[in-house]
Amino acid sequence: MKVKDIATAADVTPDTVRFYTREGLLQPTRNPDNNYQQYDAEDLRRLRFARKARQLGFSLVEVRQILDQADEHHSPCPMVRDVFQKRLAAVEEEIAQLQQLRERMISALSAWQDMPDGMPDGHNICRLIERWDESATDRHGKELSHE
Amino acid sequence: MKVKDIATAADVTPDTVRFYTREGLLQPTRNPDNNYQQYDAEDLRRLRFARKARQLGFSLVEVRQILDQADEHHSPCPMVRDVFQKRLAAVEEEIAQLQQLRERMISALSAWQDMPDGMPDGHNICRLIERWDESATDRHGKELSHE
DNA sequence: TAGAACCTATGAGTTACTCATAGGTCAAAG
DNA sequence: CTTTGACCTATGAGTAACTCATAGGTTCTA
Repeated sequence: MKVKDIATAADVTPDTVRFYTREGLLQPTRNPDNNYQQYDAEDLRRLRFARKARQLGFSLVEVRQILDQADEHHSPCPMVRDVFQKRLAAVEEEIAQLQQLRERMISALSAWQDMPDGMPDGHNICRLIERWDESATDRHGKELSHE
Repeated sequence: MKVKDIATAADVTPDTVRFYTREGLLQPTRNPDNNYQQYDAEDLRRLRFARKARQLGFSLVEVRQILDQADEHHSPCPMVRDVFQKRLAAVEEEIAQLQQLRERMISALSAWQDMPDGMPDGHNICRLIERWDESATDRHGKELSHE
């Protein structure tokens, strides 16, 4: 399989395949005639695995760790389980934060709707945002985390 | 106010203040004696506004647009309202996606717990992830969006 | 007068790709 | 037989919003 083939089969762009190859997640052989990359079924399996793990929230580094473990015939299971559980907690935290954010946005919006349509200056509107209470929607930790 | 002062007052790092200054969001004057940046109350207001808007999910570009509008004595209101509403929709979409993700993670985890503790090879575990149905948790759009 | 704590500018690092550049290869159509 | 067009190569830059590191200059305090 050439780049386009494996990309199509895994529903990603050729650029992503090349990126993963550069990163060492995929290790295709070379066609000595034309120097093209040659991917096999195992590469496709790895690529599909990587994509699904990414959707689950694993980072590329974690994906690589899992695949490396498997390559060395170690079970990546305990590690995966651990990362997975942490990720679940993070997802739940994120949901809670977003729900809080949503509540606050909705009430801001309704305050907005009660105001006259064409506001004369930017101050009124800015005040709405300025009144936003920082402590209640603090997402500092989130800003720097995954994604 | 010097960098540290305004940073402390707005509860951000001096680096963030310098970054916003580089980006033109803040336009301090200079102390000709030592070339230090000098921030005033208006800068602090802008900085606080920027931080709160960021927490609401506005991008820095949007924050700049809003502040520029206000600087030109136009009401940024319609724009803000528009962006705000789009952002709310995005937040709700994100919540829905994350909730779906959470459900699926939980059921994967319980399938996991039913399995013997020390698994012999990586294949079992990988199979769990491999079975993950791509279509149901598709977050392609999310991966590249805000944050 | 020394050291701590601040200030300056600039460039690189982060994540996971995506896009652009400049060129080489190959199958089919004219 | 050559010319498209679609594919391939490698590399470097761009994205968002900072954060950190470097190498120096300044100011306050003991």
